[in-house]
Amino acid sequence: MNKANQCPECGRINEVLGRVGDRWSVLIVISLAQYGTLRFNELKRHLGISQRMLSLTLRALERDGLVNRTYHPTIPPKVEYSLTPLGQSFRKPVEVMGLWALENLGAIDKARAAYDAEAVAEDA
Amino acid sequence: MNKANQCPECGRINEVLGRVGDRWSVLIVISLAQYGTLRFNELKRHLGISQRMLSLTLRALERDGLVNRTYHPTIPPKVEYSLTPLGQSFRKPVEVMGLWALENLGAIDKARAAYDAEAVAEDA
DNA sequence: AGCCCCGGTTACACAGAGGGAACCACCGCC
DNA sequence: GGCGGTGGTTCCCTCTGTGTAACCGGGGCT
Repeated sequence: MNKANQCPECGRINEVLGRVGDRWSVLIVISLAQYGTLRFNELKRHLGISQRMLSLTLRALERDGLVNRTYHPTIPPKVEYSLTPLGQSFRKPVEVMGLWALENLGAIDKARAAYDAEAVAEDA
Repeated sequence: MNKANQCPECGRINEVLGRVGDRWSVLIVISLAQYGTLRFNELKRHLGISQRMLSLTLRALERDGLVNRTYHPTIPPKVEYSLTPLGQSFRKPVEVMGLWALENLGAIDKARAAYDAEAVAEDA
């Protein structure tokens, strides 16, 4: 790679995307936005994410200041996750992206099917 | 993985993100949105992307109906890429996300630095 | 002839993402 | 005692993302 991307904006957007742009981060933020507060295993079950990835992703989000981790030393231990203000501010972009996704998944599927059909036709 | 994500929305969002959510797709869409039409090597130079990835990503975008590919059989050959209407509609989410990224990159860096500093302190 | 550009494709290699399963301590339930 | 849940961590293994480099045909420049 040519190291620095030529267009500087792209570089920065790329950087942020690399941090909070992965699928699990986005889904975790969505879930927390929706439910306010969730425990570790609630998230796990809700998202169908592996324990390992959940643990890693949550720590990354906490590190980046998007998520609060609250540990209650009860028996059994209880750990709650919620969005920080920064995390809250991320809701809007995520929401816009999510809505677009839901609205246009069908169109994408159609385009893809059409493209594939044509490719097959050409093969013949 | 637990196959289907428990929350159906997440599954679908996840799906779309898996298609157009990678870094190069986003950057290509941004570039095309900005310049309208670009040739293969223009994109390559602009983004600092490898030929291979550009080729792969463009075909994926074309397949998903976000990008038009126009081949001009001139000498030398000339291939132009531009956004389809579906691609255009993707600009808004990308823009919102991009703005958030630019605005909050600093906050994330600060949060991260603070988190790391505390971690070091605890280690001591 | 030799090298460069256009727009790709293919082969190869390597790093990292991500899943699965086992393990941990502690406790409750039966 | 044995199984289950809570919140993780650690090891292992696979799969894919991405880059590098070579090659292609066709032509132009010199």
